[in-house]
Amino acid sequence: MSPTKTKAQVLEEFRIQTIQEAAARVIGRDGLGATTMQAIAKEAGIAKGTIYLYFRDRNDLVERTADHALARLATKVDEVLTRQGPFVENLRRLLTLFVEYFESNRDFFRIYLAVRYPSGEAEDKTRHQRAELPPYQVYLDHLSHFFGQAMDSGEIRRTDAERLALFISEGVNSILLRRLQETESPPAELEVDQMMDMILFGISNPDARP
Amino acid sequence: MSPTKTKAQVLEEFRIQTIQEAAARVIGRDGLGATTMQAIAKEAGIAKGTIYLYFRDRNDLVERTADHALARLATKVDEVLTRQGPFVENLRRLLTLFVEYFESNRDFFRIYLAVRYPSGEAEDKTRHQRAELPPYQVYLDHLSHFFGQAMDSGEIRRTDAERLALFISEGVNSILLRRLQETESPPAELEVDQMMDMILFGISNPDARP
DNA sequence: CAGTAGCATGACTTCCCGGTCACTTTACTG
DNA sequence: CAGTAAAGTGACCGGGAAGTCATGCTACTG
Repeated sequence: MSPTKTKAQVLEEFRIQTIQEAAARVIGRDGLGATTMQAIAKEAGIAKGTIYLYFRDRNDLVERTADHALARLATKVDEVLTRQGPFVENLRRLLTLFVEYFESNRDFFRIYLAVRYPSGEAEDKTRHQRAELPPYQVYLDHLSHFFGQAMDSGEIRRTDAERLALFISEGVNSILLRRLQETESPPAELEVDQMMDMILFGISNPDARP
Repeated sequence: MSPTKTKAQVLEEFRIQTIQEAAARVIGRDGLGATTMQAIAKEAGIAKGTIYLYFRDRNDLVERTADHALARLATKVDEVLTRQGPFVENLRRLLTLFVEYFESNRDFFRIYLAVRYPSGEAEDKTRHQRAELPPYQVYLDHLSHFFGQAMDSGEIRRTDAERLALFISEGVNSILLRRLQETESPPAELEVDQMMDMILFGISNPDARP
């Protein structure tokens, strides 16, 4: 009947989104390990059983919630990464995006941290069955590519792009996490400046440079 | 009777150590979240109840196991950090220590990762009751101090030592984790060289430097 | 507006785990 | 070597969470 989506489909998507948003809030508040289906249901204002009409099980819910959240961020990141212009400018834009995005999406950051590695938590193993790369790895690949391009164009020194992406990504993450824990942090711009300096020039004293 | 330790005390220490080593292996294999007391008991070849003769509860066991493991590493790290000599040499020693230590103590690395932040996992809250800093924070403080000294002596550029320690520590951790996941990694020395370059000089192209 | 399809519910079932404790085994002592 | 104190054991208990399903409810249909 309807051109693209039936009424039922729209309603279903709305339910799914509502539940995922509730899940994100609860995980953000209590941590992934301490999050129960009951708590998510209460947060969403529905009964526990209802969740199982839209998600196979807890793992399915967590996974799809995390993927969805990560995908939203990934879109914004890709916008920056594929942009034309000097590497340094794009790097600054990227760091600024991160600082600001996580500052105003604190819930999301907890999920991001909990999901980016299966370490610490119980092993997952059931990742979609299909040989699909975990979203964080996809993100790292994009980042590697970004650095690889800058190496090709001679804007940065040539080195292992994969390792570089890892090192910088996790270094940045740790500072973002610290910012969220602090009661008072330096302004975003200053933080970005410091990270830029660290990333671009390292810590050696310029006076002492050969 | 005995000069310093009674037979019973020695035996007790031996039991404690046996259990902690078993715990470390299981956590290293299954992850912290999926580790049960039963599994640890089986690994240690004892009954579950026996564990409770030496540890108050699960949290006590995990905490003391982690603290013990961390303390062993901390001793080695402090040796390096307090050493006289040029900053750059000590930094290299530190990185080498990390790469080699984790390479030959893979179990330990999982615990280290799981415990360094309470993030992802359910919140801890019961940290010793007393206002004791978590071991990882203590380690970060030492690292900050290490960088602070190098700033004072003019060996490295002055910046926020706390942030620096975080950034570098987590950057290094992420690469170490990746090494453990890979089937084949570059030799330790090459890895250290790359990290040194990254940390000391950043990624900007030296040809393009002002 | 009666009939019905399927959505929503939450009490219930099942499972698992941390922690306990009555009983067994070990090892020391006189 | 008998007696006993301490260490060790694992069946059991209580609690809590994931997942199910009989029942109630709602909203569409003819």
